[in-house]
Amino acid sequence: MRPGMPDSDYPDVRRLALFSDVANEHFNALMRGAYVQNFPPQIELITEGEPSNFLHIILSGAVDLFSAWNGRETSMATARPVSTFILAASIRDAPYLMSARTLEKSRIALIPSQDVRAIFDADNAFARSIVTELATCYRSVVKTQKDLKLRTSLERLANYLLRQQSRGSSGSEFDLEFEKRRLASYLGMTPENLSRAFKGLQAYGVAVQGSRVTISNQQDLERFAKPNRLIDDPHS
Amino acid sequence: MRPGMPDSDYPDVRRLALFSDVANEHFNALMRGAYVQNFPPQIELITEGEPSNFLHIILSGAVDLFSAWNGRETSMATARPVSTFILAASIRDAPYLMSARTLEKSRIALIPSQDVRAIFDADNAFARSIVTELATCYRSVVKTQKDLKLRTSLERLANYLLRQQSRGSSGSEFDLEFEKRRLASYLGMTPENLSRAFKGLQAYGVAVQGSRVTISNQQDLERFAKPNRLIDDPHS
DNA sequence: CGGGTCGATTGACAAATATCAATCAAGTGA
DNA sequence: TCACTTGATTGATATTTGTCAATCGACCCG
Repeated sequence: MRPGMPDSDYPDVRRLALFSDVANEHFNALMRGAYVQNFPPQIELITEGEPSNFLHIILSGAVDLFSAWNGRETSMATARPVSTFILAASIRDAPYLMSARTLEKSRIALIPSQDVRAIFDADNAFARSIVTELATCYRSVVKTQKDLKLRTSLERLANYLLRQQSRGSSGSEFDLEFEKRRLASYLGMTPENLSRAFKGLQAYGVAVQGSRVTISNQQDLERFAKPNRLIDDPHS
Repeated sequence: MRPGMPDSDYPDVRRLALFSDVANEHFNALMRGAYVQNFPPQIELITEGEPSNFLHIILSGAVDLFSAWNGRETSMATARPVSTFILAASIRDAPYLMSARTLEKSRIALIPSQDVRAIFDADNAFARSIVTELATCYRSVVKTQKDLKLRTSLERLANYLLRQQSRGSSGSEFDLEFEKRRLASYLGMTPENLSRAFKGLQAYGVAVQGSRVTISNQQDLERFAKPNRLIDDPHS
């Protein structure tokens, strides 16, 4: 495969906070050195422990970041367009801590990590954007850790549903963005437990039909879930 | 209190990876604007949710970073000399996600966040050091999250003990670095459960007397704990 | 020396969560 | 259309973890 990102993909990538301030010349250099590929679902893009040769940018589709130990596996996060993933490993030139696999047919750009580090050294605006991005990622993981340590699985699910709802256009209905088994893993529980947790939330006005979730009484659910901006607000 | 760090503290701070590359002039400016204070034990230095006015550097003592929600509280990490904490909040100018309290009598330097951001803008070497530091912090939290999601409490304790041992000078004995109740909270369990977990590890050659831990059969313990560099190695 | 305090430990019990097996239900492809 | 596959759900049960209450033990201070 020859490097070089199609010009049509430039604007989407350029819009990312990470790249919005980088000099044109440097941005173009990064894009010219990038590889863009289309992957079918369920392809393992990255295996944890391997050296981080590329910064990945997901242009379309969805990617699951997961990790395994001793025969167990857990979903750590989901990457959706348009965003980057495994920036920290690229910058540090350290092994990946998570594996990544496509959930759907996905279009992914791969920027050689050494290019990223080179432009990082040459372009101060880019370096600053990286700082902001990393700080945001860091805070996001801290929030997830608080969610895991301070809440029961029922509370995690309730707050997750409220977060999803507020992301959407408003209405009281929305679709789960991925399979329940993956949601269960992301929330740190078994699929069986997730089923029961949904039932447990019926008492607070939550109904599920397949992937369709209806929250009939938001206030009631919030009284139970007690959402907190220091855990649930992605921007704070 | 008047700003200005005593010259005698400069070398310790200068040695931090975060400050080792910053220009002399900028480093001195940061130090001149810093406040250094001695705090007694159990003082709350930071409350989560508040704006991040200072980057903190612990010069001596120990600081617990913890978080609370809905009447529950959990220990997230312990800061030990010489290191910084809550860098991400300072850089992003965002509210603290964690609270901090002294565990012992501690000497803390406070650098106004706006000074940090100013030097960050002016000094590219400093900006790069910040990137490395944040990437390291990020990876550290990811490892903790894997530990929490992939392991039982018994396994977490076993691996924690092995990590502590490898930090020490080698021998098969060492002291726990803080109270067991805090260790329990850090590991995501109750104090009662920690007691039972220690008993459970007796079968693998672990003995505890007060804060003194003896590992009589390291191989046996490792066979049970299955330490993994992508979770347990702080440098990888 | 003798309360008194605080953290650690223990036992009994309860709650949360996982596991296992079976069934159900939706989607797929021959 | 009909097997077939795969994920979701359910029930029964086991394991893990938390809660509550009591006790223990070290340390401090008068």
